[in-house]
Amino acid sequence: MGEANETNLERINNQIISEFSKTLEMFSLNKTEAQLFVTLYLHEKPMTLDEMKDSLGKSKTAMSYAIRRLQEFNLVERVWQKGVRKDLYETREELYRKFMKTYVNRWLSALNKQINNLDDIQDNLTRYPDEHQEALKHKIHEAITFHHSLEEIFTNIKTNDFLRKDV
Amino acid sequence: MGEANETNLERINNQIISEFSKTLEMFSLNKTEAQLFVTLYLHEKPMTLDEMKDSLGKSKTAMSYAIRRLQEFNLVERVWQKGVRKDLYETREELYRKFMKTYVNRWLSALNKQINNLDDIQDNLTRYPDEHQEALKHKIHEAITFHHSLEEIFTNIKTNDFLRKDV
DNA sequence: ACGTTTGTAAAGTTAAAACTTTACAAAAAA
DNA sequence: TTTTTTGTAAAGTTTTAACTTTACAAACGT
Repeated sequence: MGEANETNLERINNQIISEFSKTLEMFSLNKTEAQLFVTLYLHEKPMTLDEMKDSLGKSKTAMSYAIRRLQEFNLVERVWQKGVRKDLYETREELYRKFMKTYVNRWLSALNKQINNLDDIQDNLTRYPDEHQEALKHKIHEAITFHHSLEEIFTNIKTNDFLRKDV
Repeated sequence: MGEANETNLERINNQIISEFSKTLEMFSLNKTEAQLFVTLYLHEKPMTLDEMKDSLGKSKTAMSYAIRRLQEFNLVERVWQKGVRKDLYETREELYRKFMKTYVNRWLSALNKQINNLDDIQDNLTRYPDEHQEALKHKIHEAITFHHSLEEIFTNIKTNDFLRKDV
């Protein structure tokens, strides 16, 4: 143990970071953001920007920016410790629920916007009737239905899924 | 009508392309791929690479590459028409179902891979017991649970949702 | 008050993605 | 067979995203 074990543990840490990151990257986080999250997640105590910087081998500014993004996603929060001057960050509890909630809400609001815009286009089109546009009208209608279907999926995830007590 | 109407219709087409694209971009399609899809979607007849090129104002190679990606996503298929030498492509029927099916399956297989790898790491860790690693073990366990929760969501979408007759 | 530390904005650089041009093999037409 | 057309690979270019360095205001300590 000791030195060798230390390295072994480090290796395992990196493996977890590598794998878990891939999952988070599927949810519109970039590589650095994902890696930073998992780093914080595996670290027992809250970390400072300088510790993150050393841990990932990137600049402090990069950490600052990534941390802000993770906060926007509600994955990370700033904590305060008596006597510590630097900002401290740690991962939020209830990882799964917090993450999905934020993520789903983002998608829903984006979808909602797109549906509104498509509706506007549709209204515009019906205002100037033209038999040549029948096909187009049908396409828009179908596109809107498509969007509503997606909306339904995400709403389902939100209502069914967040009630469970998990992770 | 006539000239003015033509332009108006074109404008509406572009608006739809713009909005619908944004939605598809949420599903790991890039801008060009998304725009190309909607272009094909709105076009009554199948299109050739040259028509796509003219329509989007990009190179033929770019279209060739984008079309391949759209085929991988099962959003587009090549069709044959007697006497037409060029390849023709059109959007698939049952847009919603085809799209979600492909998309969800991709996510599920990625998740599955990550779960396996995390399981391996976990096994590895339990093989070399060390009281210092208890916390890490717990983290891995939690991470795996997180992944299983995501897996469950996608499986639900797959089983519940694809049964509906829609779009 | 004054020097230090800390986080981040702004400017500049590097790395990666998207795209175009060129080149060419496979298929069709002559 | 030879010539032309078509799709795409390979190489080269441009554009965008990611990252670093520098600079500086705000907070802290003395």
